[in-house]
Amino acid sequence: MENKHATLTAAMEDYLKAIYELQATTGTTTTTALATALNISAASATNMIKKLAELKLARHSPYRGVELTTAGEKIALEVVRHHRLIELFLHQALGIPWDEVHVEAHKLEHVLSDNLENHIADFLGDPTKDPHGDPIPSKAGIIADRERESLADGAPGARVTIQRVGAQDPARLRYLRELGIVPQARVNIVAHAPFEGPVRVRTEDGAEHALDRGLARQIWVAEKSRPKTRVHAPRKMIKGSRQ
Amino acid sequence: MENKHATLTAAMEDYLKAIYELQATTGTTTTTALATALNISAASATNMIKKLAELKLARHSPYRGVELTTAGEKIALEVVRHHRLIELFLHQALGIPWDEVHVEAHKLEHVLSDNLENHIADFLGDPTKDPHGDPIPSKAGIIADRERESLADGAPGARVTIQRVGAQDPARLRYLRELGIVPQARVNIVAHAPFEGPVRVRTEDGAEHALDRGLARQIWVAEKSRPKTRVHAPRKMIKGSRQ
DNA sequence: GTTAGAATTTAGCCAAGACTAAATTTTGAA
DNA sequence: TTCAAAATTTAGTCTTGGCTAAATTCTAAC
Ligand SMILES: [Mn+2]
Ligand SMILES: [Mn+2]
Ligand SMILES: [Mn+2]
Ligand SMILES: [Mn+2]
Repeated sequence: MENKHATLTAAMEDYLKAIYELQATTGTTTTTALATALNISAASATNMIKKLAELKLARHSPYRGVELTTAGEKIALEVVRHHRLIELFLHQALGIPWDEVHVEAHKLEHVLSDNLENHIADFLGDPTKDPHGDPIPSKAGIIADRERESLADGAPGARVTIQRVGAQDPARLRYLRELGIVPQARVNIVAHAPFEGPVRVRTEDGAEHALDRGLARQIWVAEKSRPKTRVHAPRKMIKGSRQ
Repeated sequence: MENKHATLTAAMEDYLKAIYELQATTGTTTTTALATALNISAASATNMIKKLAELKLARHSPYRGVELTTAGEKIALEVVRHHRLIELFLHQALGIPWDEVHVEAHKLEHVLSDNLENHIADFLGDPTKDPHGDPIPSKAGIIADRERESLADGAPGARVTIQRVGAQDPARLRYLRELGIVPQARVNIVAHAPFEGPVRVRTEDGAEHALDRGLARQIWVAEKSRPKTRVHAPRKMIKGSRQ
């Protein structure tokens, strides 16, 4: 049973992951979008796309875009699994705040052996969500569906449970944490200001906050509050606590 | 306060560490020894030595050998610190056996941020020894002296405490673990067979074992038993337990 | 003191993955 | 329908860190 991709470079893994995520969020993957996501030039992206196509991990339609083959998607999901397991592990085992784990996981994901991956999954009890609420693909490559409703979609008056926070920017993540807007928190949608204005929500502590519409669109919710395993480490500080 | 070496590659870090360790154990670092240690060709070693010399991290005397500059040694010690902190963390936090941690740490050591390093050191309570008993350099680059007496040196009849196990080979490490020959264990030296024959020792459980002289020379001891913080995670299995 | 063999360095090559500049293709507005 | 701008690909270059083969230097046995 040969391992076909034991030999992929970190760069290739990042490309596969980025293509996967662009495909999952925006539907397609253009060369420019990929280059932007990876902060490289479009020429570099084309170059790697052709290599991945050569390896049968992606299909390239020149001038039209890329998509992953089944083999490519499988590897992308393994990298995503690594990334999210690491994020959760750093958060749970070391108490590293949710706005700091992404940058660490981005490097560690490429040097995680199968052995270490298993130990971590074991330690965490085979978790299904990372600290941002993103689903962790199973070892077999099964991943939960994306939520379809954001805080910007919920009707005023709705009582929702935060499922996933799509924002990546550390400053925004710290801000949301301070407000108590983290996975599994309950919030009431108070109102949507007109002309794409802010979304007013009331958090569990009774406080009301106005969130930028763009930010609200990155916060995914469920109408019914389904209780889930706690993902967030307990806060250590008493007040003014930054997660 | 510019960080002069934020930009060193993983390869450079491995070279610096290898030069440091050859210097510490054998006194000098020849091109061939370095190439052997890193499992590369002598030509590749020469090549990198010249780059490191260019960067003022090493001094090269053509045809004579290499040595680290103060700056190079500082970086080498940082890499060693990373390596050993990671080994201990994997052992303590995840229960990964001492024969498996080295290979993981070798990859992780190059992607450990300062932030993560600090979190880990904190978690471990600023430890001074890794699971093999190797000293962990302090943040400031201070490292404890090497032990000078091995199991092959101790006089028959001596009661010693294992300080450090220099063997790296996983099979040998598992074997020693099974015998109970781990840092902080007490053993009695029974006898040295002549003609470089095996060293007989009695372990704490009363059993007597004959160790190859070469292996005994890699096991460092202290005459006085100084009690230290426990480094080894408790065994999980009842019997036939491989650490 | 020679000199063969060991150790080391030099020369030349390769693959990965980035870049810029130029060429090509696609697209959307007039 | 045309055609300029945007998107994409091609061409050519660079750096890193490997490699082998050949040249050079060192060393030890004679
Ligand atoms: Mn990455
Ligand atoms: Mn995440
Ligand atoms: Mn290493
Ligand atoms: Mn060690």
